[in-house]
Amino acid sequence: MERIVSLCKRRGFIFQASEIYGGLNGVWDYGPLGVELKRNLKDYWWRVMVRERDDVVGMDGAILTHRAVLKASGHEDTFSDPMVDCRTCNARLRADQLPEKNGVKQCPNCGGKDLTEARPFNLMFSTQMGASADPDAIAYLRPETAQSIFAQFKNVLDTSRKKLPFGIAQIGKAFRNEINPRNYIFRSREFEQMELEYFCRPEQGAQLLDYWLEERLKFYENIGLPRTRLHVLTVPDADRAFYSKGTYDIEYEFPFGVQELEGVAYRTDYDLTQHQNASGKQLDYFDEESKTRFVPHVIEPSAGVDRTVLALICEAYAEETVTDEKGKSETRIVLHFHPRIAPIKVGIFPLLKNQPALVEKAREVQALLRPHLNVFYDETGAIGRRYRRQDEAGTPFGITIDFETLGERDPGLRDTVTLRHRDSMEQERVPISELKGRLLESVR
RNA sequence: GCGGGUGUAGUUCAAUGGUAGAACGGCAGCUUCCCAAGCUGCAUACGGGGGUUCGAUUCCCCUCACCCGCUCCA
Repeated sequence: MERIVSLCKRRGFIFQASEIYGGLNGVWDYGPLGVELKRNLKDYWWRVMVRERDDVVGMDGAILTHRAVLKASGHEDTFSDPMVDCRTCNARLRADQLPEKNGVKQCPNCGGKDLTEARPFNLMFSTQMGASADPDAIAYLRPETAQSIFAQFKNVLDTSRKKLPFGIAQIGKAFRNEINPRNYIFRSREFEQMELEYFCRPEQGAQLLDYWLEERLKFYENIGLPRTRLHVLTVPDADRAFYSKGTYDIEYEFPFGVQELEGVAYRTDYDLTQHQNASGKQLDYFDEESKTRFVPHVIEPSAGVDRTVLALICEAYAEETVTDEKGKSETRIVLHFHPRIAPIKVGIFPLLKNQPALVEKAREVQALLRPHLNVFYDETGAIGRRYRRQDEAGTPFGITIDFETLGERDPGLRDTVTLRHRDSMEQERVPISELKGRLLESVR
């Protein structure tokens, strides 16, 4: 894991937030390669979950959230219990339920009196709206993206003209004041979610829960996480949220353990009912066929963007021993990203930078491909070094413009280039005219 | 939050109560250069604050961050 963290820093995937001031606990920034990787992941999710489906529409809700929304959803109450720890037996206890003896609070487990200060547990981030410090002016940073979907359910239903079953998808930031951020970017205080709320008739819920589980597993396979490293956990009744009628966790084998990437939860009609009751607005659905009204049930596949990025990096990371013609062995560090999510799709290299004809031709190839793919031009250092740099960036293809390209040696090879494949390190001769088509096909 | 550990170039590591070194990486240059080759040159670090001391990267305290275990993850 340390080597992965080191690579991410070295190559510009992930940095500690506010690093020059000592860092900010549990907060991370994405660098030039990291942001491309993350964006490719989100774009692919949006493509398969929204654009390629007739039954899903998107939205983008505000991060600042009306207090009443999170009161109705239950977050304000369940996120604010003050807790203390017992230093003697390490138990975590609710501060308002501690037994007292002679006015001294003590641990109900071991009787210890050495307790930490009471502090709020898993608090939502709150802020003040406007100039006054009025308690009524509190707004929260949303602790999940889901609630803005439920709060806008009626508007989206009315404007999109969708019929059940249909979904509303959203990608966006959420914030939780985690007591204990851990495992690099796996659990952080500011994070991004990709969530679908899929509304349906009550009788469809159980079947659609299984449907979405399978869809989501396919998604992970399509971005390069093999099924063998994914685990489906059927969350036991005791561990499920009280409103859930069934939850699957999709987990991945991280270096630090098997951990959740996504929860697929059957949330019933809990959220819409809560908001309907709290707001006084009707959030039900009128079914034309049966002429009945009901509050839709909802299936929620809710994925963590940042932890999926981490899984992609962990899965892609490899240290390989390569031996050159002279028999010298060395370690090659390579990220075997699926071309679909690789930050850079292709590196473009003139064999020598002091030959103007090579540089000019390489720039032409760059201009040809740049409108369609994220390309990276590099002319510095030996060609082997440039290949290895791109291996560490996870770039699946390399194109080298050499003297054959100029037609100097064999006129039959004019306007062909070397196409180098990252994983096999094999090279093939390809006409420039075929590059765009071949590359686009493999990165789609 | 509790307990333990660690903070020195971009990375991985050294050394030292008195001018902080290396390797790799980076940058510039040379080389008809296809898998981190070679040669030349250059730049870059003691997490932050306070204390002890003539002098602190080194010793002490606080703090911040990261790692491990526990806890937590509505």
